[in-house]
This record gives sequence, C-alpha cells and structure tokens, in this order.
Amino acid sequence: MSGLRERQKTTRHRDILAAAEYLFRRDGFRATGIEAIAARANLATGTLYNYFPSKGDILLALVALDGEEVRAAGAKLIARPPRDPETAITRLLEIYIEHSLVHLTKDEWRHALANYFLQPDSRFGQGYAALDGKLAAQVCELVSALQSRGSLSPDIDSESAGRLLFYLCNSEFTLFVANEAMPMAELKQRMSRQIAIVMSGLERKAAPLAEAAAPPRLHRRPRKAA
Amino acid sequence: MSGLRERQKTTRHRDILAAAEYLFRRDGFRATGIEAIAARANLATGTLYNYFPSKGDILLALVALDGEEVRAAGAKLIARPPRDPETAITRLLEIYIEHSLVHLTKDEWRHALANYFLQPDSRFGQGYAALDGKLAAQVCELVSALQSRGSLSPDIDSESAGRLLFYLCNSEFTLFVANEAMPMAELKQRMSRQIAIVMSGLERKAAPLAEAAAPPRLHRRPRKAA
DNA sequence: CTTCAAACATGAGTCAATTCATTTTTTCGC
DNA sequence: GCGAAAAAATGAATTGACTCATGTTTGAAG
Repeated sequence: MSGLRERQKTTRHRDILAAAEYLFRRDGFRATGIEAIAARANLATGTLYNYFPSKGDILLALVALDGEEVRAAGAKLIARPPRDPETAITRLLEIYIEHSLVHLTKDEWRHALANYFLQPDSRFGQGYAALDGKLAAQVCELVSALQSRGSLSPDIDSESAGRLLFYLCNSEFTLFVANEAMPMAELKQRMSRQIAIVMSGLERKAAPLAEAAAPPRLHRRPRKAA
Repeated sequence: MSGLRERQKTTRHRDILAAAEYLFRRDGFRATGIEAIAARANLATGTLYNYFPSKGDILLALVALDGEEVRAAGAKLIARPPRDPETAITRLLEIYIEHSLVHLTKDEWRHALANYFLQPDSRFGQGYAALDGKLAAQVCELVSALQSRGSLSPDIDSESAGRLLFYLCNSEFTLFVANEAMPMAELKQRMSRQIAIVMSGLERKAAPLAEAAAPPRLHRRPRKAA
C-alpha cells in the first residue's frame, strides 16, 4: 500500500485518541465537544467522522486500548498463579478492577457502558464486547489451570465457572462505577465475599472417607453446544 | 389537596407514559421523537418536560412500572417456594427474565440500561437502581428462607449469596439484551449452568462421615412441614 | 365575585452531535 | 510530468433533545 496515506491515517487516528483522552479526562465526556477534539487533533469536525463513527466510539476505542493492557497483566498472573486457588482468582479479578481507573475515570466508564448498550453491534461496540469476552476467557483459563493442577474439583465446567466469576466481578464493578462515591475498598470487599461462595462450590470436596460410602452428587451439566 | 390540578397532573403523567410506551415499541426508542410523544399525549413539548426531565427518564419510568410487576410475581413464588432449592432459585430468576420481554423490547432495555448509566443519580436513575436492589433483596430473602427451612447450608451469608445469584442473572440478561439474535432459551441455559455451580457451594455438605470434626449443630435437620 | 400569586402550558430558540455537498489532495496509468 | 479517478478533508446545514421567556389557568384570600 501507499506509504504516505497509510501513515497519515494512523497518525490522525492516534492524534484523535490522544486529544480525546486528554479532554475527556479534563472536562468529562459530556462536556467535551467533538469540535474541541477535532481542533486539538488539528482537523475539521467532518474529518473526524472519517475515523470514528461517533463520539461514543472514540471512547470505546480508548476503553479497548485500556482493556488490552489489562489482558496482558492478567496473562502474566495466569502464567504463574498463586498456590491457593481462592487467592489466585481473587488476584486476577483484582488486577482487572485495579487497572480500571488507571487511564479512565468513572465518568468515562459510565459513558462507555452507555455507549456500548446504544450500539452493541457497531465496530467499536463489538470491540468492547470482544474485550469482555477475552477477559472472561482468561478467568475460565485460570479455573481450568487450577483444576488440572488439582486445586479445584475437576467435575465442574470451567467455562461456566469462569464466566460466573467474571460476571460477578463485572456486576460489582458496574455498581462501583454507577456510584461515584463508592471507594474501591468496598468494591473489593463485596467481590471477595462472593468469590468465597463460588469457590466453596468449586473446591475439591474435602471428604475423602465419606466419598467411598456415598458417591458425591455431581452437578454434571451438558457441555456447551458449539 | 386541590382536586382538579392534582387529577390533571396524574392524568397527564399517565398519558405521557402510555404514549411513550406505544411509540417506543412501535418505532423504537431512538426513532421516537419527543414531539411525537407530546403530540400523542396532547401537550406541547415544553410541557412534557414539566413531567419528565428527559426522554430517557420516561423510558426508565416505564421500566420501573414493569419492575413492580416482576417484584410482585417474585413475591408470590417466594411465599410458596418449590421443595428443591435449585429449582426454587431457578424459578425465581426465570420469572425475572421471562417477564422482562412482556412489556419491553430488547431495544428498550438497551436504551434503559444506557440511560441508567448516563444518569444514575437522577430521580429515575435512582428508581431503576432501587428496583434492582429490591429484586436482589428478593433473591436474598429466598436464599434465607431456604436456609431456615434446612435446604441450604446456614453457614453462608445469604446477602452475598443472593446478590451473587441475582448478578449472575443480571449479567446474562445484559448479554441477552445486547445480542438481538440470542433466544431466551439460550439465556436460560447459560443461567442454569451457573446457578448449578453456585448451588453446589450453598448446599448442605452431604458428607456426614467426614464432617465429624465440624460443629454438630450443622446436622440439625428439621422435618419439612407437610 | 374580584384579584393575585403560584403553578402550569406553550412553542420558538439554543446547542451540540452528526451528515453531506463541495473542494482539496493523493494515487496511478500513460 | 499530466490528467482523471479515488480518497480524504472541509465546514455549513441538518437534526432532535432540551431550555426559556412569555402567556394562561388555578386556587384561595378578601
């Protein structure tokens, strides 16, 4: 492909995101006008729309960038997870929520969530959904790893368990974001209580003697159909 | 209180909601203009804003009405819950999701969620949050009832467990709503898998021999009332 | 039955995101 | 290089939710 055009395109893409990142954080999403972003990125408002289909999509693109960082951080933990399974899960989910406010404010998260629901099928909406999917998959992966290491009962569908844990995290995060006043400590506390409950369902039943007498009732579920 | 004015106020309130309900469903939330709602309710656009602070708040008010119905339906089930605890929980959550599409479309739910995030602190945003809270509380109540009936382990915080179950439902519902194509059957299936996992953490541990060291009061088993 | 203040209704006006017809720039075959 | 086609840039026009200055109705005191 032609060099100049491609390069300018990427440059402008970056410029827009950088301008938006700065202004959204400084003035808030709502108060930041498209014109201001365009001006800061040295282009006309109309031009901006050649790069992003809407203001909301710019924000979702920023969230996606952030998400990629989180995914990488999570992957590191999964590579060498803590021994205690509950600690391992808790750590992973804490990585997610702790990272969440590094580059984005609660205001931005609220608007990102709103914009996702407004256009879940747009290119950037799908990007957001895909990100969520990747993180959920990461939790599933960790559960699976803990199972094959023998720390968790192998009888449970790691897919469902991972989803459950991720959605627990997500729901509490959502609540956290909707309440400007809630401190992160409270979010963590609420999360850890629920993690504990899930883990008690996932842990290897510590009743070796009884198992011989009464076979455990396994909650076997049909495998997810592709 | 003054009769005429109060009555006219309630009437108009109702008229607006009725008009919006009709138009949102027929044309979609976005395509429905404020002017159209106002016209159908026989008032000027400006007047409408004396009753609802924004278009989104009208939708949230509709959701709240719907939510009240769901709460009532849930209360009935709680009054006489199925014997099997997993069935009881599943039924309650299914009531929620089945009811969800009776009066509202996925499009409306998407916009309702978006509007909630845009204004979680507005009067109607808080109303939405309160509704969520009430439903979550209902699940907690059911868990608690199942505990005192002896169907579930009494050692678990019913508050956290209820929240966990409700959020599981909510998260999957959210996914369902974001994917126009997903059928309700898939939503139910995903939900039931995760419910199963949570329940295995809540159920009375069925390992009597191995639990010798555990506090004896765990083994109290009241007869089920006939 | 008047009168007045408060509450309510009105619709033209404002504001900001998005679109679009037009102009400018880039690419590429010759 | 040169001209036409394609791609990108532009900012004025559009759109639709929301506001506000103004006019109208209501309820109660005198």
